[in-house]
Amino acid sequence: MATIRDVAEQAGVSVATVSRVLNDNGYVGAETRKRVMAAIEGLNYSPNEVARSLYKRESRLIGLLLPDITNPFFPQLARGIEDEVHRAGFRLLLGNSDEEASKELEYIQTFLQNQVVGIMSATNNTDSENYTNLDLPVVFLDRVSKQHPSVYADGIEGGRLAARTLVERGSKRITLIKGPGHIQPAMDRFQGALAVLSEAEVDFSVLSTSSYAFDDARTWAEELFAKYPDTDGVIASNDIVAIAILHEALRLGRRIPDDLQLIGYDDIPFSSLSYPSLSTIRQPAYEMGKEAAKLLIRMIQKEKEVEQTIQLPVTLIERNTTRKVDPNA
Amino acid sequence: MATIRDVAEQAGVSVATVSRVLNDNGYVGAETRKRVMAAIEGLNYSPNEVARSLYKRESRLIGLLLPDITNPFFPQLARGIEDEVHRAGFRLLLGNSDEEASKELEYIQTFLQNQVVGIMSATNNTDSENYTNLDLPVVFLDRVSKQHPSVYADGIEGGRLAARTLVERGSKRITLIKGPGHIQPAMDRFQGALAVLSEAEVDFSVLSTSSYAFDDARTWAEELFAKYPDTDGVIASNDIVAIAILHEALRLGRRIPDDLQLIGYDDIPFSSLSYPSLSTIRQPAYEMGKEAAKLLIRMIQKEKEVEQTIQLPVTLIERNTTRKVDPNA
DNA sequence: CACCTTTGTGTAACCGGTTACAGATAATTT
DNA sequence: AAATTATCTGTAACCGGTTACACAAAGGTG
Repeated sequence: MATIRDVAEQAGVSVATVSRVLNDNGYVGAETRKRVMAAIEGLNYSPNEVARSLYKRESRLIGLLLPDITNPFFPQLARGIEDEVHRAGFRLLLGNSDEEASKELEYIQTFLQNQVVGIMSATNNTDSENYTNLDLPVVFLDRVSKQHPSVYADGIEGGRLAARTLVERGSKRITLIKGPGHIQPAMDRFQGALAVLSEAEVDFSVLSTSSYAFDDARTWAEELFAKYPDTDGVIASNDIVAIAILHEALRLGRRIPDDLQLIGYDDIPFSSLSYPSLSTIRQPAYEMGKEAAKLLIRMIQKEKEVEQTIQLPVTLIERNTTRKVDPNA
Repeated sequence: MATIRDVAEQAGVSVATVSRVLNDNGYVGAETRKRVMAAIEGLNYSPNEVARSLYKRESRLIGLLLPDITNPFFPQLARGIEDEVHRAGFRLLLGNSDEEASKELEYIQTFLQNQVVGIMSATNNTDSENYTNLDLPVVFLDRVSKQHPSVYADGIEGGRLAARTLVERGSKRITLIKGPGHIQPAMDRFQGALAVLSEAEVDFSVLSTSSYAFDDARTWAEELFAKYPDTDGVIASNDIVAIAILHEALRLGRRIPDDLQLIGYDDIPFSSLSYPSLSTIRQPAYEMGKEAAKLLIRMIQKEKEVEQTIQLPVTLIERNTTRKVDPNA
């Protein structure tokens, strides 16, 4: 690998001049610039980011911490982030926390050690000292916090919307699936739905689940029909669980949406491909990623007046696991 | 941020001694070590990776280049990689290439600029000079190459297996979906299936598709039934496409697997949750990631006798979009 | 006891960029 | 024409680690 000194020698100038050409700052004569360019070309030189980072005390890397890239909500989010961050010339350091505090800490540590310019994190401990003491830009994903800006979709409203949808469409014995208690957005949507159900004239039960994992989803589905065989409406904790329930319901011969209505949460790509296609509450994951990245980049560029939070809309995506509302009602 | 000099001063020793304590090499007196440890603790010191990388001429980062993290095959793969790489103390720099040569080059460039210790890539240009001229460990994912070690599952065999399965179970008018021509594994599985169908006593047609994207999958599905309405067996290019076809088939009232058999490819997590659950050819994505990471790490550690390729088995996962074989046959 | 080896520690060069500062020349202003 | 300002370039310090080398003291050997 050629270094800046090789280039300087080749072009017959000092390293400072090469650096000026590279960064396009300071004065450089037209003729000199040409010679330097030629030397760069000739040596196929490309500057060492590590050296630059050391002096600048910051790299062009951004740390991205997700619970688990294997959960289909996150690839969308990550992709939105990556597209935006890439455009701005940054690169991503990726970590999976598995919602474990130790892994989270470890990653934040290595992010710092690598002098990232900013951190994006979907964590449940937004107020942990892992983040409060950081003096670099942080954006929380899909979570809210007082400490740092956040990009999220309103889970409480989403939960309400899900519940209202089932109620309006006539489900009378609703089962509400409560997601993992330590995941903040899971609780939000649960609370939102719970509030609506409490005030509606319906019977309902709550089924408590402890994970979003694919392998467990089938278990929750079986448990659901074992415990509440006569339920006629299910508000799932997310689309994975919803689709597992849909699967189980069809296996048991339930007619959807006639016997049983079902609504998911997230609108992951697969939800439109299930059959019947899944009605769900959409969180715009890709856009959330994009917005979060844009926000972080603005912070990195030290712009004034950066929003503290960006709330994206949750929307009802009516597909075919819910009935159509009576247009005369 | 405290530096090694702060620690040295605090402990009343030289930076060399602190470095020796940190890296546990060279001689350090027991008493001195204790003082240094205390200073590290007291200052909450954590070494700057960037400075270390600069001197060592390599970081502890590994570059991972994937076509698109949004394709459900890759998160599994990425997770396998991440778990293994993390255990060994490395971190991941992630990039999406979108199968575009320019993005690919750009990422490889920045990987090098950041002095990664190794690169893992799922590319279609394994023999491009992007890779041939690299003098650092490279492992190809899901692809084969002469230049560098690869971890892959045998696509040709997988394609054969898929085709044999449909033929054996009695489909007579098979539609074979050909995936994007520029994606090597897509071609492999296509060729494998094609070979089997050519020799079998069945009619078959080929439907050519140009992407794996979710949004397009529905289009292929519609096209399929428009062009070949009387097909009774579909070999899909991957599970996304298979599930889209399943959706469309059910929408059109086809009985599965009685009227139409369907087999996918990959065994992504959702394939077991479709209804009927999808029969498919499994590629062990997570394990592939793990193996690839282990291989790369061995190369990084300059072990002798590192395998050049690791081939993982493709297996038939018989679920409910294919009929059971007649046990008397 | 002279000699060699092991142990313990510090000094300073080095990795490859960036930039403060200084000095020289050219262009502009008054 | 003198003073001022703009343009161009180089020297060397700096970022924060690692390590070659030097040196001193302690321990072991014949």
